[in-house]
Amino acid sequence: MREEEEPNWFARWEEQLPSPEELTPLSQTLITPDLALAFDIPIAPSNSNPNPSLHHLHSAPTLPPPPSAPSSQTPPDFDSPDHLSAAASGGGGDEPARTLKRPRLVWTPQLHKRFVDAVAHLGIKNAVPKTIMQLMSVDGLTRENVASHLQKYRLYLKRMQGLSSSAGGAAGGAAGAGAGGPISAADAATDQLFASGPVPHHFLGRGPGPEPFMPFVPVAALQHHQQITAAVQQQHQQQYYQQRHMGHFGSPTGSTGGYDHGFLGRTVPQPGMHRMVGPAAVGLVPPPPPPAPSAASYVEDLESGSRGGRGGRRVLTLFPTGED
DNA sequence: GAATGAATAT
DNA sequence: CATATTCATT
Repeated sequence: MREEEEPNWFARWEEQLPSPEELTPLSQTLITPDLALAFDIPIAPSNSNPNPSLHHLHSAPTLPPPPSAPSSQTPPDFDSPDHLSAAASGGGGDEPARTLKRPRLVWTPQLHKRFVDAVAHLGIKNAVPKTIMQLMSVDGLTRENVASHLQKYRLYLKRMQGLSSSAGGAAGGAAGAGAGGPISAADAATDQLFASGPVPHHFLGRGPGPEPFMPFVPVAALQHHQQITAAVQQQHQQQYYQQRHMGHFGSPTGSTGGYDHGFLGRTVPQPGMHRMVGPAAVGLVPPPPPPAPSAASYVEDLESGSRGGRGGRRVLTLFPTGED
């Protein structure tokens, strides 16, 4: 009964670590380790993040979601209202922890997969941000994060419901745009993420139906041992812009502009995205055992985050969750 | 008061 | 456009 993690992915993870020179050229490092530690767990008041899935601590890849602390100087960032001036005083060490804003969360296919899984097993009715968040067991994930994504996800479902009679799981064409509705590039783009995974159609048309009892099933927690951390922020900023422009669907289905990350395909020979260096990654405190019941039946294996097949290109597999 | 969902802001 | 943040209800 010891599900120790395999040194495999772990080793790889280390290997993939970027060289010091490759590291954070424009963010982070501006904050003193001392400060970083102090922030590392800016858990919101309403979000105690019970995090029912933290066991084996060690130097887990748990990326501490410490604010990049743009500090006095802010690079071409979109979110850096430099207002933390004070602090930075090595000694004072007050509690500026509050009012710190985290970087934008990047919903990677993997994360989204967990999201969908959780929703799928909770049932649309019970799928509320809080529950989803708990089920996902993603460290660093906040209820607000989930709520925001959930909102978008619902819109996606609704849209598909209305326009797609049987788009089938993949919504590859994403309803094209025949209804004369406001269907446009936007859909194509959003579809990328949502269509990435097999969307349980059951969500739609699910009216007031008495859903059978589906007790908490810490999906993620029961998964293998992957401890996903939402800390995948701190670096994405660059990618963010990269992804921004490529859009333009040329192919209806196949690529849909798909994930043509120029930077992945050619620009950068090596993954310039693993700079999740962990100066003090061990900031997380292993909370008590999760409410995990005994139902471990879930553990479904949808497609890998990167919508495989479909001539699809690989997408940014961020964290070393190995392979789901 | 906390949480959700929608609207709005960045 | 993707998230974050805010607002109105419950």
